[in-house]
Amino acid sequence: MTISEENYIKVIYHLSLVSPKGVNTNAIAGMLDTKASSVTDMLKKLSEKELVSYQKYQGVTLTDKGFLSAKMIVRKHRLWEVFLVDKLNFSWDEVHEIAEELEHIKSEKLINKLDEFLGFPPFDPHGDPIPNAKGEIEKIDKFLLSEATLHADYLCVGVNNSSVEFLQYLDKQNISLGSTIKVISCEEFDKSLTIILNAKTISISNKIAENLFIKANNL
Amino acid sequence: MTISEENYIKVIYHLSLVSPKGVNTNAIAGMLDTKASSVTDMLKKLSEKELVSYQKYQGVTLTDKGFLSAKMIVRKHRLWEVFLVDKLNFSWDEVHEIAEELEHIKSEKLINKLDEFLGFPPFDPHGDPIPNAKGEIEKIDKFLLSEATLHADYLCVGVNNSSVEFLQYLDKQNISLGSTIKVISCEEFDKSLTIILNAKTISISNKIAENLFIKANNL
DNA sequence: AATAATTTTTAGGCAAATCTAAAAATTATT
DNA sequence: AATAATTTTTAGATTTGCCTAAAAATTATT
Repeated sequence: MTISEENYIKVIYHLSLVSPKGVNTNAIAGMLDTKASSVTDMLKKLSEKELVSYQKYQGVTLTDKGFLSAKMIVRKHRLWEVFLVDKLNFSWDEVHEIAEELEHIKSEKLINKLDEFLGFPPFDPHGDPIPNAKGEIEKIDKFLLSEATLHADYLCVGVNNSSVEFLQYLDKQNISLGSTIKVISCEEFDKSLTIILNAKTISISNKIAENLFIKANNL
Repeated sequence: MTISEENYIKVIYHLSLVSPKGVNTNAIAGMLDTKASSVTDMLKKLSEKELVSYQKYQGVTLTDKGFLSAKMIVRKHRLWEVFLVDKLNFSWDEVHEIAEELEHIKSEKLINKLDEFLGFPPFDPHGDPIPNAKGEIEKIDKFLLSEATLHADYLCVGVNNSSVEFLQYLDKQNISLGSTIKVISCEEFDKSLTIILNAKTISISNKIAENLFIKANNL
């Protein structure tokens, strides 16, 4: 698999988590910052390699083979992110781009040894689960802060957006994975929230709330 | 710089250490397992980018810019090798291939943090010096075992050949970096040596002796 | 159900890096 | 110094991944 093929497979994987019935050509083009015609070309190629099932005009889905490949790329990406943060002291907003390159390094032995070296981490620095060597992914019961119930106790467990801007905003607000969150009130007009974050009261916009994953904090 | 360009620059660097007056097209083609005509094409491109100075039929040399680029690639390659051996417990015969991929990862911050994480190692697992962040390389006074004086005390400090076969042969003979070596005798006919290696007497061929670097061991 | 809007595909091209085969330049040999 | 051998370059193709522009299919709207 070429780097380009891997990038397509990875994008199709992420999009198919949202639209499991078939991923659109345009959606792929948008994610890869390329043109729909280029996507069509590549889909034919991936289809011949039996990594996707593709019928003209009907969108694509990953085959079992493609699905496993995708999870292995995601595994590599997330393990490298852990390495960069835990071992090299990068901040969580710096690692995505570098991991985009590292995820294409080929050796399976390398990635399994890296996994061991890191202590088999279940999550990456953004709270995303890391597939194990067999491609199995732990499911956790997380949802968006925008869907939280008032006055219930939550823990911040992930982000739905790994952009530098968003992550740096969270740093500024002292929001990190493991922070405790309780929603005190929700403004009707703009759906902004007043929350108690680690015992301090702050206000956040709906857009932020829609990009933070939380889970119940059973004290 | 593309991966292909980086590979050319690296090969020109290694060859120019042996033939500093200009590297032959054919020599480059041999190292990269490609054809002379492909090399010519690339030399024109590298010349336009001012990474090499190239005149038709006259061979190439690296410009200062090309020389620094080459050393940075070598730096990355060797640091990753140290990481693989010291942190992930790879054996020294497994790391070259993986480092060939890792050396093309772009982030300078990454490599400097890796250097720090590894404790600024001066040598890679094969005894080759690691250029520092400025591209400076420590020179050490090493020479080939085939040039050793009889009955003098030496330390093994490097290998002149990183092939799996050679490195595994050394493992089998318990020859590693830091081993003490004294040459007891040299056979006229085939230049094979009888040596005392870490207090044990063994016999090695001239071909082996020509691929092992040693330095004086001032006890 | 017909038309409009959107999405997707096809057709034809381009740039990078490679190749083969032939031509040109250099180097070695007589 | 002329010829032979070798090395290097040029010329013309090929493959991969991308592009633009136009055509075809699908979906939405009246």
